[in-house]
Amino acid sequence: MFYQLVSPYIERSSEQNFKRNQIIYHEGDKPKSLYFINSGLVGLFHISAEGKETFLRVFGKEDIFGHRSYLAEEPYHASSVALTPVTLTVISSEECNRICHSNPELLMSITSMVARDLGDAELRLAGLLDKTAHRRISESLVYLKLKHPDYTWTRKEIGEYSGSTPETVTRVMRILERKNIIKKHGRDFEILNNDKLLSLKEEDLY
Amino acid sequence: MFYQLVSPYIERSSEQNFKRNQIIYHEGDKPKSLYFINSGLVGLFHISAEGKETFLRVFGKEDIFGHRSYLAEEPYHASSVALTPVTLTVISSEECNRICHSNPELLMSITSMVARDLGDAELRLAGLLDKTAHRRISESLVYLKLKHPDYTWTRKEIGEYSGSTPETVTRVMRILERKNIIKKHGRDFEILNNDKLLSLKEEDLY
DNA sequence: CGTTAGTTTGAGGCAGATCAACTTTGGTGG
DNA sequence: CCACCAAAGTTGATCTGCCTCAAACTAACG
Repeated sequence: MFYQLVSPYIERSSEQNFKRNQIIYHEGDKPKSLYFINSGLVGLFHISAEGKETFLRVFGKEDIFGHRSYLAEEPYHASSVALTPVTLTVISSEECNRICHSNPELLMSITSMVARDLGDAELRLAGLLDKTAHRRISESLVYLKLKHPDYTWTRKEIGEYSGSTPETVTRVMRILERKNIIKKHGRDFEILNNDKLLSLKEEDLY
Repeated sequence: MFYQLVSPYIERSSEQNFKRNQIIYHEGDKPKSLYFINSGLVGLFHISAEGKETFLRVFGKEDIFGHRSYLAEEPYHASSVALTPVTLTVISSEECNRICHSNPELLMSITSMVARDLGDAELRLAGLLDKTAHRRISESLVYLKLKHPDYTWTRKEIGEYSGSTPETVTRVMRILERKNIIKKHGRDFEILNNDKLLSLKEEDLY
């Protein structure tokens, strides 16, 4: 959703392609570029020392990513991975500096986005402590599927996004299907009753 | 750490005082002001529907707070509470708009801080999933105590910061004291061995 | 000192992770 | 177009870290 705002000001950029599962940048690397998605889906993942993955953010068409580390002037705190074949427009940090300097209102809207993401992250953090895995999974199904209806999310991805496991995702989805709240199509699924998915009572979970 | 940067530009501001446990603003309120701490300690808490509290951020002398919602143009996603008696300098959003407009480099440094906070929040989120409560509590002891050595953190606060409970905090602290890693002084505690606290092996936890 | 908020300790329970075996899906190439 | 197979999903059994609850204890402050 940002590319349209920025693109008029870009003087130099390059295009890059990635295949599914290719890593675009690694946690710990120093940021040298900013990325815009022309097509495809990108996931931001943190991987712990013991190998446990957490799915932090999804980026889709016209989204920007890599900006957090650039703005914070820190190494990447997580790795970005192509979830589908991806085409990116890449611009250098220098180019971005130039653009931001000459367009304060653009910087302001990026700031605003980062501030919203911070709120989202903190609410998710709180949700891990005060919501059941069932509820988090239900909410993740809505979030992921509404945001990217055409992508077939794996149980592993849903698990890592919701702070759970593929097995628990399967179990919750089976219950939801039995209640006619979702419907499976092979590995994919469809949401039949959005509202019910977001307002589950305890008794709906069995 | 921000007040010094901003203060030369402030034309209108007011001072406000709060007692311990007073709420400065409520989750859901519309932000109308920005706050700078002259003295005292402020905590940002999220409270779930069922009453579970999560301790999101701490603010101390010369810190700014309330800026996230202002920048995101959203209602507050959490409540701020005075942890000690607090004196604040309060400026209106309009005043802040004026200052940010005429000082792009100031806006840039606030953006940078929010971007760092987003990284921190996401790493904490990942930590809830891949670290044991023991390790999170140990890390929280270091973070909270080093940041504000003179404040006596309650077990409840440490629990809510680390994503745990007062009981578990007590149990972990007892083990750490037995290992001469911390030392209790009444309800307060002192860190004797910082490095050991951050590099605990599994066998150190019993 | 008396009171209250905060802390400690123990016992018990459970949500959800883990492990393992089996089934299904959907892409691939013969 | 079908047969194959690796990857993904399902299912059941088991296990456990930490929460919850409850009761006794103690620090700190007026």
